[in-house]
Amino acid sequence: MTRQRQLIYKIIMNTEGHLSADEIFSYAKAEMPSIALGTVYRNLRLMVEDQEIRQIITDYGPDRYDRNMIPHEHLHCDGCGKLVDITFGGLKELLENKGEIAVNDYQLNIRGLCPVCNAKQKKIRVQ
Amino acid sequence: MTRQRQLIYKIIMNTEGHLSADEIFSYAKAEMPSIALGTVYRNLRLMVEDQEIRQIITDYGPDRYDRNMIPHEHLHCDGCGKLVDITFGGLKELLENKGEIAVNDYQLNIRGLCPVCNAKQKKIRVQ
DNA sequence: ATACATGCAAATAGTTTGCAAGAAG
DNA sequence: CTTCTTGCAAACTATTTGCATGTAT
Repeated sequence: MTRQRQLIYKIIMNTEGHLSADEIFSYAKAEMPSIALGTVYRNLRLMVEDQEIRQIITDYGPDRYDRNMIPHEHLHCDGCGKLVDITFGGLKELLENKGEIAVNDYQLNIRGLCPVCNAKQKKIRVQ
Repeated sequence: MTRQRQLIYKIIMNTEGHLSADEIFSYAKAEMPSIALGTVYRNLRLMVEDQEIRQIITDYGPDRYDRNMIPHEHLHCDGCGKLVDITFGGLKELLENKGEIAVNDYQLNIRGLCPVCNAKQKKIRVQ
């Protein structure tokens, strides 16, 4: 448990959104100018392996890191462009029952409209 | 519609599994030695945009390309190591109803045990 | 002719790694 | 002390891009 690792961990835990390695590096550098990008990557990898944080892969840019370890889904909204957390309960169990498989972990990335943009869209359609 | 693009398309359509750009390039090169890797990437990108094929992103290696456009899920099996197709019906509708969102597309990557390995595992547990 | 696609090589983005120096137990 | 981690830079993987040439309409 080095000062570097504590700092990286703190940054992720204090952030609601989903940070990239580079963003984490920037924030860390502000507090500890000597920190190296390689150190950030090394520690992120360790934290993911130790299941302290979650890694989110996307098809449009760098991986992002999420403090939220409760199984949940990610929605990339075509309306507002944000990467939003969505929580369906019991998706794991549903998948296991329907597919006759065992689910250790899953990552669901949705592209569509978030609840807010979707509600707006519906209103327009009704009018 | 160039000869190169036709060849790349043919290779994907004739393959059951999930090929990486590099694998597609190898197969293409066998039939057309002059073809360039850049051409493969360019055409794959176009085909994905035109929704002729599907791009599968993973956290452990290069992207893979799939001829199967019917919404389905991918399971990376911890037992046999394969990347397996799983088809749940109506997941899109379920997500839309439960989450009050609109789903244009989604990608679900599961890590766990495929039906075959899961059945084996269950037997062992029962014994 | 004119627009588009190719082959090639160089560039890029994101991430990993080897190593000497430094910190922690 | 000895082990682990760092900072730094170089290496690496996957992918994209600029450009001159070639191909199809």
